[in-house]
Amino acid sequence: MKTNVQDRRIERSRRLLRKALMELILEKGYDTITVEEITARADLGRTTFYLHYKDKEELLLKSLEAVAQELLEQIDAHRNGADQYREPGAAIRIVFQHASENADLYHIILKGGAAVKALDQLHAVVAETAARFIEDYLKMSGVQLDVPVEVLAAYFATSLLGFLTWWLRRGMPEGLEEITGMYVRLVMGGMVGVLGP
Amino acid sequence: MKTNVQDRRIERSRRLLRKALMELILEKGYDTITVEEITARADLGRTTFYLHYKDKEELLLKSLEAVAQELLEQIDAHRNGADQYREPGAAIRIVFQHASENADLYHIILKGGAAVKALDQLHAVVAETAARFIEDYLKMSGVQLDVPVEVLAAYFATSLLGFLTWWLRRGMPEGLEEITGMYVRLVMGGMVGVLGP
DNA sequence: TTTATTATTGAACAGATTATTCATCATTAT
DNA sequence: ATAATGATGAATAATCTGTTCAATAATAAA
Repeated sequence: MKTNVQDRRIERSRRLLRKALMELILEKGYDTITVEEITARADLGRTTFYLHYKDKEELLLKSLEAVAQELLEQIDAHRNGADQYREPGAAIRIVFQHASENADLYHIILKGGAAVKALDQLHAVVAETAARFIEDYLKMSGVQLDVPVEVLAAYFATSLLGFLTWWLRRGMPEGLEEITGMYVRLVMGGMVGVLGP
Repeated sequence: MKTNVQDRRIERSRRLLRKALMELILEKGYDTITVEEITARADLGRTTFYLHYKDKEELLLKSLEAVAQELLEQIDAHRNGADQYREPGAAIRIVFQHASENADLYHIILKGGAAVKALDQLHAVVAETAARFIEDYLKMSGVQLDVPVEVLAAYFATSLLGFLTWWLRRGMPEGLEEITGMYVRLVMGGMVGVLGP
């Protein structure tokens, strides 16, 4: 049985539904959207919706999985690159860049109403990736940590996503390089590290 | 006109509604709760709900305002105390302590479904308070910052709330002093600051 | 205590939305 | 070509919201 080969109509319907949902979220926010609005926008029958998704939330989560996957792949690509430890801000810049290029989507995830579960997904991805980076670094350098890796990764993930949210909400006035630089300084050196002379 | 003297029935109804909402959120989450369920739990007529609140969200936000206010007052009390700069972790410990003592409520706010606006409220309070602390410190010490105070305060607020959320969700296994200590090290000295020998 | 005021209540209501069934039509894969 | 599968519209029951209204109960003030 070739379950990986899908009926073209299935993919078409799902694509239209996801597109319609994204459009509507950006126009009027997630909460007040109805299934009827989604199918009307997608030009599909309302019955078709329930043929593919249990409810609005399932559609949202499935739609956002692809985004998280894309970000992860970009980071992994960089990770396998040459000088990953030369520039500690490079991976972080990928995140900020991905966010700025998909600002609309990130608004849905981060600013969004009921997108809490989506944010959890993203947090898990970031924390896992951070943990792998940290463990690699420790193995390579031989240094020890005063806190568990788990705690460090969680701190990194929460501060990154929080800071990212804050930056996006204000309309990204700081510019990519500038905000990346400030965040890297803060997360690496802490609040003491930004004290001048 | 004495608008501060309320009819006893008003306060009673609102108290019952808030209590019912909190109970239901902890039992089954915010999203699927109906007004009927709230009033049934509160043993009040459904009409009474709309007499006091526009909808479910208004009830939630009003209910949580008091919590944020309480936290703010505790921090302000400490702020006016003697040696506020001796121990940089003291104010932070107040936050973690307040969270652990009101873990149920914080779960509603931080873990919660549609409580995004509530979290915004909390974030604003924390960032404002942090900014006041930082500005006082700068004025006193004469040092300069390499990043805007606004950015620093935002970084602090987001990382604190994110880290706090992470700690709460795992059931606070680390203990108050331990988690406060680790967070202070991280937020003050950054990831470099936790590197051992 | 009496009285005027105000809160509560249940019933009833229209409107929106959800989630499902089913027969029919359209498209697809082989 | 044709069997299988997806899409569709209509119909339906059920739930929830938000509002009105008249009757009732509790309260504050005299």
